[in-house]
Amino acid sequence: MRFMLTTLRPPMSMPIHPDVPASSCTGALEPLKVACASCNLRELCLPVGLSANDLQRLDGLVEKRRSVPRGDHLFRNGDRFEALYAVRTGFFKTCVGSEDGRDQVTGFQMAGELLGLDGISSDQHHCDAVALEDSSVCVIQYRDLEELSREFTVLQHQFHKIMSREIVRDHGVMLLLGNMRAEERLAAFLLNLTQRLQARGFSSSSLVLRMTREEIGSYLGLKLETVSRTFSKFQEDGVLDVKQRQITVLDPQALQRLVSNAAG
Amino acid sequence: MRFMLTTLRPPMSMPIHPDVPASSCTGALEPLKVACASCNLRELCLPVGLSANDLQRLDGLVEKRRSVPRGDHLFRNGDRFEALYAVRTGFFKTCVGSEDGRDQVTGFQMAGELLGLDGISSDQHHCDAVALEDSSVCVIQYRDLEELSREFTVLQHQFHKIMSREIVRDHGVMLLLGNMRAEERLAAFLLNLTQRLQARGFSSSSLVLRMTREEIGSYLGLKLETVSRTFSKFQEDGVLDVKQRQITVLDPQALQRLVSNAAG
DNA sequence: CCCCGGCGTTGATCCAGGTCAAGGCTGCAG
DNA sequence: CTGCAGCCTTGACCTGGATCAACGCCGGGG
Repeated sequence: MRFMLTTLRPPMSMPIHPDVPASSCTGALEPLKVACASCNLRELCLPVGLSANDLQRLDGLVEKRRSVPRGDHLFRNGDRFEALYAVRTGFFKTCVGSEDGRDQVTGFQMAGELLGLDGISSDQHHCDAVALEDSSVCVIQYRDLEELSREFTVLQHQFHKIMSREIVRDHGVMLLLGNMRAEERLAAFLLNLTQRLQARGFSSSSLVLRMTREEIGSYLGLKLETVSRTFSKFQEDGVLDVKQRQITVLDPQALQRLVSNAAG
Repeated sequence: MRFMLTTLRPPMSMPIHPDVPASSCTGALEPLKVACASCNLRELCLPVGLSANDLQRLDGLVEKRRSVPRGDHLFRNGDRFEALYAVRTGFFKTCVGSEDGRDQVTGFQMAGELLGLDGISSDQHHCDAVALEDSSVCVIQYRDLEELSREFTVLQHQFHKIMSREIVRDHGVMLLLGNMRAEERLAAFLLNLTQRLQARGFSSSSLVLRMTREEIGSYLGLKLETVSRTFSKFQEDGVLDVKQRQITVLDPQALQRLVSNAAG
């Protein structure tokens, strides 16, 4: 309900926004020291489930922030891995590429989500992370995280949960890519997006896509034309209202039926 | 070269086999206490890279073994999560299912590989793990692993690497499912299998598939008929020799070309 | 203001792989 | 041995989505 009047590209940080003045988003590297304890994303981010006391112990884990303008890389395939990144504001995609030119979008990350887990495996990143709008991230030195989680059981467990959740998510994407038809894929994608936005205090029925049709297609294993056609079909069927990247979900249950009823 | 005379279903534990007498594979639960330090899989399994001294400290982490007859579940979607499992001998598949009937094979696991990482995210498993042949696993209580890795940096790091590697692997599968054509998928699958077998001391050119065409198809996002036809085509082209599940790779470079040259 | 470039839509056509159907092979139970 | 069940192969046909192509929309720069 809250966002019925959103413009085409509203800033995404309205209902939940980190507690920093906008002015802090200018330099590329910011030595600001703001603990997770006072961040509005603490209920969604690494510190989920930590008590106020616990939160104090995270002090110093996030030593700096970094802002990433739209289109810039946060890291690239092959970069040396040193830190994880928690999205504070903005929106990212991650993609892997094969030896030949093709690449595959492996995920979209919004506020509170962690980037860079792929790098732990071999001390270098295995995908590109690109900002889809002007964004800022908290930089978490992996060394520090390992060290702190050694003496801080709750953090250790929370971190393991996050990695495990990423694995579960990936398996869900495999199911989507291996078994679903175009409409089912797009429906699943939209439901997932709206759920995550809702968890961040946004409307569950109105959203602005941060990515192009081509990026959606890459994520869903479809060509951009198919994505476009499927949006049009949903519009014809009265399931969605589509105006460029401004999407309104008119019949969420229809989307749900597509996903769960999806038997071939 | 070593396996030119293998029968249709040779036991898979020849070159590298754990150090236990065959007789220990009878009961479902075995209170045997054998440390990783003396296991032949230590170069492939959780303890990778640990020194002899380090290995001693793993003592007690693996408290028991469990054997899983062909066709049985090691765990099921929804089961309470308590332990990880390291494959000692045999072969597993993991699969996730959607609300409707369909399911998707998310991976195949062989000796030295870890099962159950999906369970950490919410204290219950999110997929089924099924033995594709009579198998045995080491049971690693997750609590114990967390505790030990708190005071044992190398283990902590190794465990994180394993989870991260799983994420990277999953992204590779997404690339495969999202971008590749049937021949490319099967080629990638075969190369991956032979590489993993080779790392375990098996021939890189001769292998016996543990799974049906349907299971391969589910993993690769193809129907079993397509898998079968693609095997036949590889045979016609002189790339493979296919006799049921006995596969001989005649031209590995052709497979490699398919995967890397795979531009649409 | 116009022009241009990136993104999105839509139509026409094509084809890789799905679907349906008919057998064949292999191993096991009786 | 025979019969059966599970798995695999192959053929004929169909279709969902890819591909190719044309055009529309919109925002930014001159």
